[in-house]
Amino acid sequence: MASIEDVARATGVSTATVSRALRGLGSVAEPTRVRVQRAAQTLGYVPSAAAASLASGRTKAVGLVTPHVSRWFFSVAIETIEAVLRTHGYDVLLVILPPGDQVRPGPGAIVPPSRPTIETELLRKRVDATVVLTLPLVHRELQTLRGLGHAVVNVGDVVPGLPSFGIDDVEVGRLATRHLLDLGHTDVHLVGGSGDEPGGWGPTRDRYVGYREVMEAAGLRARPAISCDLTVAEGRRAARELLARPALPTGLVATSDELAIGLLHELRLAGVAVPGDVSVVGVDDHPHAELHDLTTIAQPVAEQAEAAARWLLRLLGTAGPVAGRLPADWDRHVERLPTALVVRGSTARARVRQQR
Amino acid sequence: MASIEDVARATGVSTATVSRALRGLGSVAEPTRVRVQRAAQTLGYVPSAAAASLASGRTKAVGLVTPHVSRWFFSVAIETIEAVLRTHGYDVLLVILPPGDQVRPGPGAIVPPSRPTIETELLRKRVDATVVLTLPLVHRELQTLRGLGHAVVNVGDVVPGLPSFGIDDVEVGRLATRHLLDLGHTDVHLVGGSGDEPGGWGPTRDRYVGYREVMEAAGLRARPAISCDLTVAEGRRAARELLARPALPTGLVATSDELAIGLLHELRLAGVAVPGDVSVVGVDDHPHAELHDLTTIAQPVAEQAEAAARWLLRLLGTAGPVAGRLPADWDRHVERLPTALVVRGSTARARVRQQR
DNA sequence: CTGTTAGCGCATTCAT
DNA sequence: ATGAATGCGCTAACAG
Repeated sequence: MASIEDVARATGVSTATVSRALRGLGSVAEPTRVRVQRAAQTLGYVPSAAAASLASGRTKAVGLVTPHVSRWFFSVAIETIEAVLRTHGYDVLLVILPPGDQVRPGPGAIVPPSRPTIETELLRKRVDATVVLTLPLVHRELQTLRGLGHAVVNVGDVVPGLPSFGIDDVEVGRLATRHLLDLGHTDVHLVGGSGDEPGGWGPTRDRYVGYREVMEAAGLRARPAISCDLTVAEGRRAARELLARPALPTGLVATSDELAIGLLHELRLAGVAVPGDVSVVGVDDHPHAELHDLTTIAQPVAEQAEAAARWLLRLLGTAGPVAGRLPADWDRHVERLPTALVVRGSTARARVRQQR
Repeated sequence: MASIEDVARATGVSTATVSRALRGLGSVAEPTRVRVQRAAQTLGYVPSAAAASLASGRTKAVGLVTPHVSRWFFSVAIETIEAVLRTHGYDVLLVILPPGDQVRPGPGAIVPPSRPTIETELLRKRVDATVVLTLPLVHRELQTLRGLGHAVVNVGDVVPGLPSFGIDDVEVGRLATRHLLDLGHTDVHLVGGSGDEPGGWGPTRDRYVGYREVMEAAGLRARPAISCDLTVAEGRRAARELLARPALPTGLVATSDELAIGLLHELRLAGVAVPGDVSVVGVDDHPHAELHDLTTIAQPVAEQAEAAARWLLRLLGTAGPVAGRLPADWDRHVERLPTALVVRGSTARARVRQQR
C-alpha cells in the first residue's frame, strides 16, 4: 500500500507538495504536478480517507437518513442525491431509520443495544453534513439533529427548524380535492391519514388540511381521514374498510399513488366501477400511475433531491463542517417545488342526482 | 467536542484505559469501566471514526455497490444489508454504479472526471469490505474488485471468482419454462435478454439457458430471446414488438415480474386475453405480482442479502481488513438459495389444436 | 512555488 | 488491570 511518502520519494519532492499536487491546489508548478500525478498513478497510490479526515477536520462524506428504500419517493431521492454528491467528491453514508425507530434523545437516555441512535455513534464526527428524507420527527428529535453540529437539510416536506426542499402538501390536498369537486363530486373522502393519529405526520397531515379547506370552502362536509400507511397492501385494506360501510363516497383522495392503486384494485374486485361509481385521485405520479390510468398530483422528486444536494454542496463549499462557521440563517432556507394535477382515467364527472 | 483525553482526565485514568473501557475490552476493572462510561456520557463524548481508523487500520465501514436503488430486488437487498451491518456496528457506504457506468480498469486508464471509478478513490482504504449487488461485470473488472485488497461478496447471482449468495438462475429458467410446457404450450418465447446481446449478462443469460434446455429436451424449438431491460416500460415495448409479428406465441417467460406486468398490460390493451390467448410467467414474486395475478418464480431476496451480510461479518470478525489475513479460499464460498414456482392466474392450459 | 514542522485523536505495543 | 510512549498518514500553518 503506497503512502504519500512513497510518492514523495519517487518524485523527489516533499509530502506537502504531493498532497497539494494531487488535490489540485493551484500553488504547484505544472511540471511538478505532472510528475507527482504520474508517480502516484504508477505506484497505485490511494490517499487514506481516515488520515485526511483526521488532519483536515472534514470527512468528505454526507449522511443520508431515510425511513425507507423500497418506496418510490425514497428510492428516487436516494439515487439522485448519491449521484450529485458523489460527482462532487462526497461519499454517502446510508442510514435507514424505520419509522418506528426514530431519532432518540441524547445522552442520558437508556437505549437498547440494538440499533445505535442517530446522534451518538451514527453521524457525529463521521460526516460533514446530513440529508434527511421526510422522516417522522418530533420536536425533541429535531433538536438532536440540529445538535449534530453540522449542516442538516430535509427533503420532501417542509420541517420548521430545518432547511427544507419539498412541496406544498397543503396545496397538493387542495388540488386533488378541487379536481373532484370540479367534476361535481360532493361526497369526497381522504384516505391515508390526517396526521392526527399516531404515526401520522407532515405530508399526510398537510394534505388533509388542504382537503378539509377546499371541502369547507365549498360548503361540504370534510370527513375524518381513513388512516393507513401509504402502500398497496394498506390501500386494499382501506378499500375493504370502505366497502364495509353502508354507502360509498363518490370521490376518494388517496395520499399516495401506491395507496390509490391498492384502492383501485380492491374496489374493482368488489365490483365497484372506477371511475363509474367512484373517482380516485392519487399523489406522486408514480411510474405505475400511467399503467393504472390513475389521475394524480405529480411531484418532482428528483428535482427536490437535486436542489437539496446542490444547496448542501454550496454550503459545504463555503463553510467547513464546523457549526460555528456556517453562515447565519443557513437553517432558514425553504424551497417548495411545484406540483401539478395529471388527469387520467380514474376520475370522471359525478353522475347527476346520484343520491341514494 | 470532547476528546478521549477529556474523558481520561475526568475519570482520572489514562486514555488507553478509556479506549479499552469504551470498547468493552475485558481487561478493565468493572468499577473503572462504569466510571469511564459515565464520564463519557456526561461529556457527550463520541469517538472520532477517522482517528480510530487511522490507528487501528479498520474503518468499520462496508461498501455497498449497486446498479439501482429503485428496483425491487435492489431496494430490498439494500434495506436488509444495511440493517444487518449496522446492527453489528458497521457503517454502509452506498455506491450507485449505473449499468453503463461499470467498474473501470485501474491505473493507466484515462477516466473522465465525472464519476470516480470503484477501485481508486471509491472503496480502497475507505471500507473493510464490499458487497456487490448483481452488477454487470466483465472479467477485467472482476480483477479490479479483487484487487481492492479486502473481502468482496456478491449478492443475487453467482459470479465465478467472487464469493456469492444467489439463486440458481438456470433452474429459474427451467422452472418457468417447464410450467408452461406442463400446461401444454409448445410455442414459448423468453422475453428479457439472452445475455448474448450487449448489456445482457448473468441472471438473464442463465435464465435463457434454462429455458433453452427445457425446450430442447422436450423436442421443441427454443426461440431467440426478446431482448429488453427488466422494467415495466420495456415490457410494454416488448409486447408491442411481439404484437407486430404475424403470430403470437402462446407462452411467455418474462425474466422479471416488472417486465411481465408491462407485457400483461400491453397485451390486454391490444385485446389479447391473458391467460386465454397467451400465458405469462414472471420471475421474482414482486409485491405487485399478486395484484396482477401473475404466475411467477419466487426468489428469496432478503434471505440472499442477509446470508451474504452475515457471512461477511463472520469473515471480518476473524480476519482484519488486510487481504493477507483473509483465510485461504475465502473467495470460493457459494450459496444458492431455493426458488419456487408460484402459480397464479396469468398462466393456463393451452387450447388444444390452437393452430392458426 | 516548495520544504519543514506539528499535530489531528485514537489504538496499540510494552511496560509495570 | 493500568499507564506511558509511539505512530497510523495526512493536511495546515509557517517559513523560505
